[in-house]
Amino acid sequence: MPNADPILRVAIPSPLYRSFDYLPPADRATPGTVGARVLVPFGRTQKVGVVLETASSSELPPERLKRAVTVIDREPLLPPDLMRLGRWLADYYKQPVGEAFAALFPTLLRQGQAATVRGEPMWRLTEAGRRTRPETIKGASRQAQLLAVLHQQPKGVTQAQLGSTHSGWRAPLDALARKGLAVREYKPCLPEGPLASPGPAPEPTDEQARAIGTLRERLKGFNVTLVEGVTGSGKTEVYLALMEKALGAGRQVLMLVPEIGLTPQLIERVQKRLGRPIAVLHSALTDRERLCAWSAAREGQIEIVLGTRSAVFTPLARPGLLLVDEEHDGSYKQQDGLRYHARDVAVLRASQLDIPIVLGSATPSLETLRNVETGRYGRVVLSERATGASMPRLGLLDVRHQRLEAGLSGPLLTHIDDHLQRGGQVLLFLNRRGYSPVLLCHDCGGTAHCPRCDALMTFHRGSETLRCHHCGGERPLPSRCPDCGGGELVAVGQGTERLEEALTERFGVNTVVRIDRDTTRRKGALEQQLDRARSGQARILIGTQMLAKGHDFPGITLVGIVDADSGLFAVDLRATEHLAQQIVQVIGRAGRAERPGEALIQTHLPDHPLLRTLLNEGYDGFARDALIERREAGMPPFASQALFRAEAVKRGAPEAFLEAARAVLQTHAATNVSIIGPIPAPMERRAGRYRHQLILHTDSRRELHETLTRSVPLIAELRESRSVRWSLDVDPMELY
DNA sequence: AGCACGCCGACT
DNA sequence: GTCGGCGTGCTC
Repeated sequence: MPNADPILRVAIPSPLYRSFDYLPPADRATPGTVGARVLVPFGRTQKVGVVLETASSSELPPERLKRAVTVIDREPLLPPDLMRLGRWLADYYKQPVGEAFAALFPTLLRQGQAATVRGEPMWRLTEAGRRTRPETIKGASRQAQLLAVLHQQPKGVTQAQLGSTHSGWRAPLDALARKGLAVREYKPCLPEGPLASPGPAPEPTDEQARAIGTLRERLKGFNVTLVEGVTGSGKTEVYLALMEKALGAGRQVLMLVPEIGLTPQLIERVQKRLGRPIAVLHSALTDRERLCAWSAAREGQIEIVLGTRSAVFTPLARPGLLLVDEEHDGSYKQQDGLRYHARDVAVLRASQLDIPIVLGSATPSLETLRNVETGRYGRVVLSERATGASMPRLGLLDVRHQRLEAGLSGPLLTHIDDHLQRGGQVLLFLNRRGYSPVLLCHDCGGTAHCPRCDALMTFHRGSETLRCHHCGGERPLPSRCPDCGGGELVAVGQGTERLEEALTERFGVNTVVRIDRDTTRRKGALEQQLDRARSGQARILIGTQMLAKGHDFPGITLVGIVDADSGLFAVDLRATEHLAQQIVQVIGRAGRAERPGEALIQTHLPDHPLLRTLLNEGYDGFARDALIERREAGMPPFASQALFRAEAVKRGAPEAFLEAARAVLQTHAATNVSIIGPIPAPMERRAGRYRHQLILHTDSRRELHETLTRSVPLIAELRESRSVRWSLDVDPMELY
C-alpha cells in the first residue's frame, strides 16, 4: 500500500545547490501545496522554505525524512509565474534554488510572517478619548499614563513603539478600549483609495503621437520595444499613455526606474496623470510597507507598481504591461548575492507572462541595441524635444598646451563668462569628488596610500582629511610628509571641491553650488542644493554623476565636461560605453528651455574616435561603431561571459581557490568555452582583502550554461572555498 | 550560511 | 585549571 503522505520538495535558503524533501506536517488540515511557504527543521535550526513540488517518493530513505513544522500559507503564495521565475533565476544565475526563491520575497515573508495587506497594529484615541483628560481617570494610573501618551500622538502609536517604551501596555489599553476611549486599528500602509479623476494629458507632439500609436498596437502578447528618446523628448508621456491604455483594460502595470530616477516629481506625475493610487517600492520603505505593497499587488488591490531593481519580483494578479525606464542604467544590476539584472529579468518575466514590455533610454545599452538589430526587439524613436527646444550644440575643447586653472581651460572660462552674462546657468561635470585625487610630497615624491587598498587616498580639503574612495577609510590630513618630514604637500589633480574653490574665487560665493556625495550626505541636503540650483540663486553647478541624470535644470545653457580623458584610458570593456552615455546624459541637461544650449568637452585627445563620432553622429553613431568593434573583438553582446570572483584576507587564498575551480571547470567545460585566469583583480587589494578572478568566455551561451551547471555545485564544495569569499557573476557588467 | 563539535593558547 | 580561537562536518 503506497504511503498516503505526499512528499514536499522544498527550496530552503542556504548555499546548498539542491532542494530538500519533507513529510507534510502532523496537522493534516494543512498538507502544503506548491508555492506555499513551510516552516521546516533544518539542521539544528528552523527555516522558511517554499514548496517547489509535491512528489510521491523521495530519493532519501523514509526514516531520514523529517516532518515540516507548519505550512505557513494555506494557498500558494507565489503564483505559477513567479514559481517559474524562481527556477529560472536559480538556473540562469547558477545560484542555489533556495537563495533564488528567497530573493522573490520581501523580508517579512522571508521570515515567515503572514502575507497581509494590513499595516502595523496601532492604537489611537477615539473622539471620546480626545475629550477625556488623563487626570480624570482615577485608580488606574497605567490607563491614565497611556491615555496621556496617546494624547501626545494624535495620529496614533504603533504597538512596536509602545512595546519599546511602555512594557505591559496591553491590559490598560484594552481597558481604555472597553471604555470607548481608545481604539486599535491598522496603520494604513497603502496609498489612499481612488484619487481625483485622472489629470489631463498634454497634447502630444506628432512624434509622440506616432510612438504612442505604434506602441498601443503592440499592447497584446509578449513583445519587447525599445523607446529611444533624446533627453526631453517626453518618454514619460509615452509611458503614461501606454499605462493608461493597459489600466483601461483592467490590467496592472509594473514600472522599473533606476535608483536615482525614483523622484517625488515622477511619483506625483504618474499619480496625477493616471488618477489612481500607486505602490512605490524604494529603499526607504519599512519592511512592513514593502510587505503591504507586495501583497496588495498580488491580490490585485493596487494597479500600478513603481519601483527600483527588486520591484521586478512583485507578483501581479492581472499583469498587463512592464516598463523599464533608463534601461541602460547600471543600478539595475544587483552586485551581490543573486547577481541578477532587473532589465533582463523583466524581459524574461514579460515573456513568461505573455505581456508586452517597453524599455526606454536616451542612451540604450549595446545589448539592447543588438537585440533591436537582430529584430528580437522593436524600436520607436523620439528624436525631437517635446518642448521644441533644440539639442545643445556640442563642441570639443582641445586643452593641449593650454594653461589650466583648477582643470579649467581659458576658453571654457570665457564661455562660462559669456553664458553667465547672458543670464544662463552653467553645469560643470567632473566625476571625481574631493579636492585632489593625489597628495604628493614635494621633497620625496611620496604619496598617501590607503593601508587597506591598492589605491591612493583622495585629499578632502573641507574636512582636512585623506579618504579612500574604495573602502571608505579616512585619516586626518598630515601637516608634514610621514616619510621624510617634508613640509610641502602638493595637491595634484582636480576634484569637485577644488573646482568649487576656483570658481567661487572667480565668480563669488553664492554663485556656485556643488552637488556630490559629500555635499548631499545630510538628510534633505540634496533637495536644498537642488533648490539653490533650480531657483537660479546659484548660477554655476558643479557635480559628479549624481547630477548627470534625473534632475531637471531648465536654466542651464552651458554644460562643460571638465575631463573626458580619464574615461578614455580605462581598461574596462564597458568604460567607453559608460563614458559616452554619461556625456550624452549630462549634455541633455542643457537647453531644455527655449534658450539654445551649448556643451563643451575638454580633452587632450580631440582626435579620439569615440569623441569624434559622438560629436558628429551622436550616441547612435557611437553605438553603431562600438557594436562593430565588439563584434570584431568577439566581446559581449556577441559573446557570453561569466566571472568568478574570490577574495580573502590571506594572500594567495583567492588564487588557490580559483585554480581549483579552474581544474573543475576544465574537466567539465564544453568545447567552445575558454577559461581565462585566475588573474588578480584590477585593484588586487581592497578593504584589506586580496582579490582574484576567473573569466569564462564563449560564443555559445548554451555551452557556457552547460559548463556552469555541471561545475558550480562541485566548485561550491571545494575545500579551498572555505578560506575565501567567492561569487559567480553571469553576464558581469564590470571586471573589478 | 548557520551551528556544533573538537582540539590547542593566554587568562580569571 | 577554564574561556575561546577557527578547522571541518552537516543540513531532507
